[in-house]
Amino acid sequence: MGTTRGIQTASDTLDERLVQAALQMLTDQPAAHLSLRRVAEELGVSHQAPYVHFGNKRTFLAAVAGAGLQSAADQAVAALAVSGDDPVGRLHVLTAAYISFIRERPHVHDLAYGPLVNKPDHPRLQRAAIAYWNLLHDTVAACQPAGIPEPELLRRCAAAWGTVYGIARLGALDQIPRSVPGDIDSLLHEALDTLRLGWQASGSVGPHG
Amino acid sequence: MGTTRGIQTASDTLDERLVQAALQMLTDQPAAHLSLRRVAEELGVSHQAPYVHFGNKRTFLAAVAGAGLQSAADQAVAALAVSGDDPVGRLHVLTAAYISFIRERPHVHDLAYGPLVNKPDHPRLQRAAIAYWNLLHDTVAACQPAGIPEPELLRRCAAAWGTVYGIARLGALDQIPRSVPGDIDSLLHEALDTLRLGWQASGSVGPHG
DNA sequence: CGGCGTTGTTGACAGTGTCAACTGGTATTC
DNA sequence: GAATACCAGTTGACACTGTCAACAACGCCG
Repeated sequence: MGTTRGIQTASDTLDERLVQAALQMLTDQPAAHLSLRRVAEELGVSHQAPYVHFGNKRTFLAAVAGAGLQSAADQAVAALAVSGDDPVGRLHVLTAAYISFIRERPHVHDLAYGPLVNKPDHPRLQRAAIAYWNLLHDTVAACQPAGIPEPELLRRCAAAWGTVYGIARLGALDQIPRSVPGDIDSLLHEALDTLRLGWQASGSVGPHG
Repeated sequence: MGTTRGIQTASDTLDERLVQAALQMLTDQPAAHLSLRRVAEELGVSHQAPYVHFGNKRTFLAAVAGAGLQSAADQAVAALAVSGDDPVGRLHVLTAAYISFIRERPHVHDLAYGPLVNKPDHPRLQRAAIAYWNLLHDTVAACQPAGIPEPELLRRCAAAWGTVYGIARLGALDQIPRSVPGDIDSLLHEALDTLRLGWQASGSVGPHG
């Protein structure tokens, strides 16, 4: 022990290292099985060290969720950046990014949007969630007819999110019966297309726009 | 103790009473906060009593989930029984029943369809899940054009479930931004209608009945 | 009667989140 | 320059958890 180490960068502070270590552990195990003491042990600090920075477990988990969700949002932004101009294509790119978030980091996703954590507990999580929502909002908006009123647009965003979230999560939890043919991805994109089709149809018939 | 008491009904056995007590506690708190010891204490038995019947916590939770989901399925059947003949109306009735399941017993729902429990662990849970799925299957089927192939029907069932599940759960978790107008119920029924409209539209492109 | 499985008990163990008290260093202030 | 306050981290304890092992009452069957 006792190695001399170099200058500490900002991401080398203990609180950030604790969050990163927890994020690492969340690739294997759900948040419920994560113990503050094991995270501390992983970094070679005392079992009380996380407590100094975060006060309690919920707040720590909120910080972890914030970091994880922010990283997922960054990845979505990156995916959108290299996608074309076609609005529908971009919606599918965002959907794909969201799906791979759920599939590759299910425990982080569950933590960020689940009941274990209170968003107001940690502004970083709050901000990341808003960032992701705005991404969804803008991408969905680009697929809608020009004059669509904002309230209706918001409702369509929520519906689209719920649809993708629901199918992807049920799939990740392996709850969709095996009798249903095809993979989750195709099911999901199909459902989204059906939703768009329905909006189109309702727009051309409904309360005249 | 060992007092001689009258003939025990099936629901008077200790294992069933443990399950019912847990189900009761799940109205207030999530499954993660439920402790075997507290359930035992509630019934005035030793902390090891649940262990005798269920072996470990996961299996116990699976039994609880099975009982809870079965009860929810029964309620859905009852609601359908007093609903009319209109297929679309029946679909909305089933949806409403599912929503109130999620809303009134969110922790039971999370337990039944969540990661804490392995369905094959307990046949009762497996059976209840299949029962609910069959309900969905038949109700969705009645809304589809006559000649729809079974694989496509199954995919539509999964999509409908995912949509309802996703929106309802996000709503129950209070994740849908406040800026979205209207309540979750209307959002949900609207999304379901949009989905049906989309199916109709996609169907009418092909052989339209 | 004697063995035996079922149902339940008591006692222990390691692991958990959390509280309280302490220590060492660093910056501020007189 | 010394005293002070504060920040980051430690040690030790507590109650609570799931689980294991050993034991006790009981009905049943030979």
